Amino acid sequence: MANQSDLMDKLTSLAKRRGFIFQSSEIYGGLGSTWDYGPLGVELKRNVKSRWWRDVVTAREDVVGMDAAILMHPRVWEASGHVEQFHDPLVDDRNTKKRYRLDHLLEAQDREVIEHLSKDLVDRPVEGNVDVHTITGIVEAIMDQADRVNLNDYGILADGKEADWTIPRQFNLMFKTFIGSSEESGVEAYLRPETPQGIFVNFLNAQATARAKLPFGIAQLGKAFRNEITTGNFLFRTREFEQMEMEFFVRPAETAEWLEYWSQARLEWYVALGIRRQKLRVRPHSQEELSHYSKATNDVEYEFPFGWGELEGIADRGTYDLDQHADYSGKKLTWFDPDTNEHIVPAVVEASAGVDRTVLTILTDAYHEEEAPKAGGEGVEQRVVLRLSPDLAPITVAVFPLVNRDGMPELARKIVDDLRGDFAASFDAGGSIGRRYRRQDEAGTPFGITVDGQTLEDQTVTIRDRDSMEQERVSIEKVKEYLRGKTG
RNA sequence: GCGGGUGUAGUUCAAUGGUAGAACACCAGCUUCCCAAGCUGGGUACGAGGGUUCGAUUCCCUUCACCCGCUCCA
Repeated sequence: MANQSDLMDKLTSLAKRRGFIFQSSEIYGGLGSTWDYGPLGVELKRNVKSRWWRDVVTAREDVVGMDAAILMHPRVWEASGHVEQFHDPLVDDRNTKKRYRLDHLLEAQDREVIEHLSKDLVDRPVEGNVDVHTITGIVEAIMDQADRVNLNDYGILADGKEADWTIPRQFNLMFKTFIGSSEESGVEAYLRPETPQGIFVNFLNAQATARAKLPFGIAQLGKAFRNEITTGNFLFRTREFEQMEMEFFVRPAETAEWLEYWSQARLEWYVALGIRRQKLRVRPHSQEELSHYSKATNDVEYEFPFGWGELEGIADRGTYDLDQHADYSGKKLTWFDPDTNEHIVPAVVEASAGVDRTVLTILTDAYHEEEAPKAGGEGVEQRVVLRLSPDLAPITVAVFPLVNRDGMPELARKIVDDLRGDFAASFDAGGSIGRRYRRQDEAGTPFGITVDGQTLEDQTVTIRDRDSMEQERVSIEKVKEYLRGKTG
């Protein structure tokens, strides 16, 4: 097994070498924390997404899908709480390397400090007690002229100690953009920081047209954007990412049991993708961790080389979102319960997963280095193999002529052409047969079909299993049946 | 954004104030009846910009990217 500390490096290198993941805009020096999916990566990612869609939407009677635009009315993000929650003015203390929220920092200062700041920046004496408005006013004034205000002039202490402050920075987690071709006349808008709001604002549309009754879910899959303060760990935290989200609407009294149900169901989904169960866990959030919208949240986590990381959050959002949107839009967002003859605001249990994180998990979990026999059967050498589930692997089956003569390449091509359409099939005649097997091992291809001398006599081929490296002889006409039996 | 580290072929690494080399990978051909074999040939790099210098991949500055922390979340 690979050394844990450099596993991510090896994975990044393999991902590039084999065409899974490339750094974005690489020829221009790269763009921070953005990654592109290559020929193999896009197939893997597509397989993940369609598997999710099948398991969460198509295969279920109680979930429907939708696909909202990335751009939404700016008021959506006021209602959702993101405008309020996603703006933090932060400063760093160079002495201790610690970071503080400016408002929290000011609240902890002595009155003289606040008075000094208020006099200089707000041009107003502090009357009575120092309250939230005073603090907010000062924060705004500081941020308005952040380049000119030196916080070190005011004796602001960090946990009671003298500090060396950086220029305060506004950390705005939402991407701003303009709708309209000129910025002056354009309406300011945001790239969505999460996908569920598109579901909440369409609650009535989707519910009514699907004629859905509680409990039921609405799912969607799509990109979201956040100006993360700190990105990193390869695909794990990026500014542009893709989410698979399902909002399950239930009677408010039933949220606890549905939270439990979805937490288990979602954990099992990752196990079904072939991820080792012992590397997965469901972890409930502590009170302090809970988001502004959630009463209870469970995270499905995977143990990465860099520690446990969240793949999916299953959250009880209560009636927060529908209440907020009803409030801000002035529209009633209720459902009529025929059992009780009441209009109720449904509560929501959300299952929100990251596509890119799932891909990263699959690659991490599948990566293995092991001993393999050398040519001629003498000695061993290292091989790198991605043990991807046959349902997820970008290439399901590769077809090779054992040697490039006697009509073997032609027959192999005929076989691979016949397989295409039913399976992701690939042809390879380059180098020795051993090299081709290894190449496919690194790509995670579960099956290798080889046309050899015997094939020309009895129309059978060998099918090699990626993990055991053992071969079975199967007649050409039974190949599809064989592969179907091994894949979903 | 702050602190620390790193940046040379596709990958992993080397060397040098006088403009770069290896291994593996890759491509073409030959060979090869089963696990990165062999032979021949081939292409590909000093992250970007500026400065010092007769001359910079090498020294300096800036910037960009990646890794490790601080913080946040899918």
